[in-house]
Amino acid sequence: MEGEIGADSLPTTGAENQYLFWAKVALDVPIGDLFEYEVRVRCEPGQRVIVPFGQRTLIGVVVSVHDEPSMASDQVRPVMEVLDDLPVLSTRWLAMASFAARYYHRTLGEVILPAIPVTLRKPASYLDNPPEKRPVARLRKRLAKLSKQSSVLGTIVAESTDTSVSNAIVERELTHDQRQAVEAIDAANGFQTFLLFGVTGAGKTEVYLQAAIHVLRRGGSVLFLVPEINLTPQFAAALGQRLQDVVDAHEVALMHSGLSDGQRSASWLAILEGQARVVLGTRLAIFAPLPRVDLIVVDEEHDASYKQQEGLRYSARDLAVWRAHQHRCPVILGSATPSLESWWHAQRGRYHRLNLTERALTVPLPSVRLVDTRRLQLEQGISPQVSEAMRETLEGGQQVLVYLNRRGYAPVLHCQSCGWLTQCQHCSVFTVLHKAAGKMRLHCHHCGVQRQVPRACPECGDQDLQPMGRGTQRLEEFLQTLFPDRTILRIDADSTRTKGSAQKLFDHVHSGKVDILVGTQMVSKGHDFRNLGLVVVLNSDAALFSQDFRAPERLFAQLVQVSGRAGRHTGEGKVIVQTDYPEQSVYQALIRHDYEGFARSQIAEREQAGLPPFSFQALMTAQAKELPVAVSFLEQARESAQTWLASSEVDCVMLYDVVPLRVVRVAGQCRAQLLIESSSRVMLQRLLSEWLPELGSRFGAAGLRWQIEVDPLEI
DNA sequence: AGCACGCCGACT
DNA sequence: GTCGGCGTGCTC
Repeated sequence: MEGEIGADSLPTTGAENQYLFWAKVALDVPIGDLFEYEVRVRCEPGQRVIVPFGQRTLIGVVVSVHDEPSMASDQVRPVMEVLDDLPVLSTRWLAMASFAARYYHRTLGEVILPAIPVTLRKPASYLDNPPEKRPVARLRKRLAKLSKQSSVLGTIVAESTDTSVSNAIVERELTHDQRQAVEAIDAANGFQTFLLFGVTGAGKTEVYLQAAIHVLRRGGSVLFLVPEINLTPQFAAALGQRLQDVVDAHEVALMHSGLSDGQRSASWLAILEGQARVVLGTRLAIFAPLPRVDLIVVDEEHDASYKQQEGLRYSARDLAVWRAHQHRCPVILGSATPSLESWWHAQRGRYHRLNLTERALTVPLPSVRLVDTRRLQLEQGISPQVSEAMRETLEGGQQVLVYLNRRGYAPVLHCQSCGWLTQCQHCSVFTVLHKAAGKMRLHCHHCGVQRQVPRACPECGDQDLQPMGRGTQRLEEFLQTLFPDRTILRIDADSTRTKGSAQKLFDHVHSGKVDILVGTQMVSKGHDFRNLGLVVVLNSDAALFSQDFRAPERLFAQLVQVSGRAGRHTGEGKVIVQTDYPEQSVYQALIRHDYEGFARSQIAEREQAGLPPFSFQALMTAQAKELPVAVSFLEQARESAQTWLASSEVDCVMLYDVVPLRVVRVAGQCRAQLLIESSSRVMLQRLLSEWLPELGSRFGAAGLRWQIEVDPLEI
């Protein structure tokens, strides 16, 4: 595919004054594909241009240049300005964008332009400024200043003085497994995908770093992807510390959505110009315009944050593999609980699995115990076993983490006499009771609307409204009555709303001033709590009965992750999971620390049911004010796909029934979906590329919006 | 997606 | 009388 871009291009002859060519330009619009413009100055693929488009002025990227127009000349308008203040985007980079556009069924411009920092794609920052005030001129000044001081790497290192991260940094002798892994990666000749499989504490980071150091010593470039940069301070710290000897500070660039536009542009420019050869970032960093790539690392490859859930719905992990192939270099996917897709590829030999079985830390894995809650008298959702274990741990001077993946005070408020439940007016969900500054309010977790708690039931007038179920706030409150002398801290999306507050709360935990930590998913990632002796998991059963076939996989990964927080340093970590279904394979595998067994049973189920990785899916969703509008659009779409399939004699594509989403209405919009599945990725893609383009115009009703997602994660 | 044009309702 | 609602049509 690489040859596709700029194919018939690169005009080199002709006197400047006679220069007249036609450029195909990618624009950030969801229609058409490329737009053709006349150019009278030298211009090549990968350059940005300012062009008129309808009534507006846009910045686009030239994809190819031709010496003949491909349409009537009265339809073609001239380019307003060719921007030559940046190195051109490479053919390789454009080819990756082109692949992503085709694979995820978006226009090329919708892939290319969002990958460019905003100031560099806003016409106003060029047209409204004199040359010396244009963005790139400013950025260069900024970069010059930055490389004199210590820049990104320095910042990472400075931030890592925190004792909590020191563990990850210390260089120690590699275990046998680690050495083998590093050697295998070093020996990779060109493209190869490695699945680095190892439990928490097995030292995956050390393997990444060693492999990276070898590449960097040879003058190469490395791209590191992590799920969420602010949740992995250890990783950034370890990287900063350990790479200090191999690269200069200005050779490291960060790329994530938390950066200000100025910072992001500076990183982007440093990468594009070849100055930065280490890029550390979140999923969007897969689009970093590196001139060369010699190693890609995807840490926690199973993590759902690698999948963008809006706009271009790409999987950074999958694109990482594609990009490594393109650059003929190795890619390391690391995880303690790999995605079943990756695991399956490794089983089949497409990926090369590297096992880290010994723990690099001399500490054993935590012991996991299931508490069967079916016949137990629970107090506020807590079993006697749990409160006893908590007491013991606290008396032993260690911290306890209580994990409850449900924020707020209670999931719903309910009328004792008629059974009425508080619902959101705009969404088909119950509103969650929240307590802030001692006052109760009802929040909708889907649309964000808040309202006051009614004094009485609007249905029957009864005043006896009671909270039902428990969220982190109520749990915190109850635990305080259970352990009145202990300090309890709650960490969830509500307690960390303001910027930087999460870090402050975590620091508080690390300092040892907190005895009991109550938290949601947020606490399960990355953080290395030095003195955590016990992890209690409450209320995780719901995921067992989810419609989504990936729910068990996600639950298992989540439980392994949160369990891994216990006893990382003391070596006597305990985990207790309260459940009504202790016999479920997810839990059974968890107590045996048996990912492989779990994966085997899941793979068998998937194969039986013909689900991914044994098939490929695309999910079409539609939304409208009225559910029937969305449903009937999808029905018609389904019908036309059926017709296409019949006429093309493709029989390996299956169209599921159109169904409303589990939460039908969000913010006043009703949603429905159509799932498409095929045993052949090629056939699925063929259907999509022939069927999608004609859809919008044919059945698009007013107020209806739809989108397609290839390889959806949540169904 | 934006942005303009166009044709019907409640306001200084 | 006009300001403004959003339907529909177009963008190389």
